[in-house]
Amino acid sequence: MLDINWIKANPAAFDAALSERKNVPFKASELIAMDESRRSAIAAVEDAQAKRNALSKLIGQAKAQKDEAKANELMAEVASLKDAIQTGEATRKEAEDGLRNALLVIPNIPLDEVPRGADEADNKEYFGLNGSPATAARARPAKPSFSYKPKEHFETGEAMGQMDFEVAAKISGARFVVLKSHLARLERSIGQFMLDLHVDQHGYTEVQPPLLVKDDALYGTNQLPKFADDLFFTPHGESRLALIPTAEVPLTNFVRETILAEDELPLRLTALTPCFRSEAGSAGRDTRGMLRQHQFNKVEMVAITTPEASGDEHEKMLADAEDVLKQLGIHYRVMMLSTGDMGFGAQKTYDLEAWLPGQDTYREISSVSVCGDFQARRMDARVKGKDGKIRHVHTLNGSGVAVGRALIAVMENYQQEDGSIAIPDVLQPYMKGLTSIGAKS
RNA sequence: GGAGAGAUGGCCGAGUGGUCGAAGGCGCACGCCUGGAAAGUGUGUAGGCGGGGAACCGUCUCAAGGGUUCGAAUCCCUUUCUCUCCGCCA
Repeated sequence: MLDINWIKANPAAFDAALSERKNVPFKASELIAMDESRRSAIAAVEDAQAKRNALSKLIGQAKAQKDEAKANELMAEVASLKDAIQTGEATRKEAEDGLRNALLVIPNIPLDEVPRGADEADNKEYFGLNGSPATAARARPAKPSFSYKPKEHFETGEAMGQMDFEVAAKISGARFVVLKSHLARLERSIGQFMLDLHVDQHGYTEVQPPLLVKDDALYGTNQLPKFADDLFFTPHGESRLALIPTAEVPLTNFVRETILAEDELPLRLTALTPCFRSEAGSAGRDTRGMLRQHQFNKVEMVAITTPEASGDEHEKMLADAEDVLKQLGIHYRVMMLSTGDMGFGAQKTYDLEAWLPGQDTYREISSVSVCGDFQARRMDARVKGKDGKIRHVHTLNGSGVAVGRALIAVMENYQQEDGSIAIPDVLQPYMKGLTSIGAKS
């Protein structure tokens, strides 16, 4: 949620910045007009309340002095204010809700360095701060080469008899998968490895969060009100709960409605959780294989920082996600998303795209975003500085990384001509020392 | 799911219709005291919103929402959460 006072002070910048983004339903001038009526409504109510309070005080004094006549006189006077207060409060609530509801559907303002553009075609490859393409590329694993046409993950997986879409469809329908045997273990190993890496080496605290969340939490991390169609809901009493589409929701909402001390920051949390997405609107996209599922596991990283620290934290979180792919030995590239391709709440987003030789292309495996105070305003998450000043925190989130997609990347990059899959060194301890799976014996 | 008890400031805790954003204590901050510290002592110590350059003023907030009343932390209703007992369960 953007700050109406900022919009008031920078209407041109607001309109210009959001012209780069899709579906922005309001102009600055409309929001400012809404704010005007909100504030005049507040002034009207408070004026009436002040008069009522003053008179009530006098009534108390009159009664204390047993002056019933005066008390009655004052009571008659204050009665006339009642209507004004009541209708004023209704007007005020309407105006406040109107402005808030408008602000809730306005996306975040991209940072200056974000490439302007309409869609992913305008994304720019990112080589690190002050980093040249050459040096950044040297630190990354190389593309593997094959003496045959590399297979896609579902070909190998089905041939192994350890990846089964038909059984999954019988149980749950389309966009589900069943993994079995060594492949199931490999999936688990990848998740464990990544979680351990972030906890042991990158300074995150491991969390087991709830997987069902309230609407309030979803408003905080901007799934609501605009993206309800992407979620699975389950009835709960008179209300409902949503299955988390990402652990970003519970982890970021850790700090909702709190004022943190500055020395508690940065707060770095990570969790390995299932994620549930209805994928409404994705009909026909990525229907083969397990690239796009209703349910998948993901390691998520979340950081809560001061406004000053969020930029550096974003680079750190990107490096933390990159480290996963470096250690797994998977070639990848980093893209800075353009204004047209960024998520609703992001100020700036880096996508990690893993090389998938079977598909002969790069595919998104992680997305690392800095949201500024956008989510903090929605959640009312603040930090009290050493000087006593209270400001909204900054929030960041990134996948570190999606487990299902990492499994795909391992399967395609480590495939062998005989249909087996070599196990990356860092995963072997998790695989009880297995160096290869799926080989014909 | 049933029965009961509760929810007050960073924490503990007083407050059953009037000047209560709220006693007292703890904690914290700053000062005094001290060679330094402890003890002692003094002062200060919530947030939102509106107005204002600021000092400051107004308003709202005692779990949340609604109601009664001239006036609600205090009375009534609904909801949420916590605790105890029973049932059930991993």
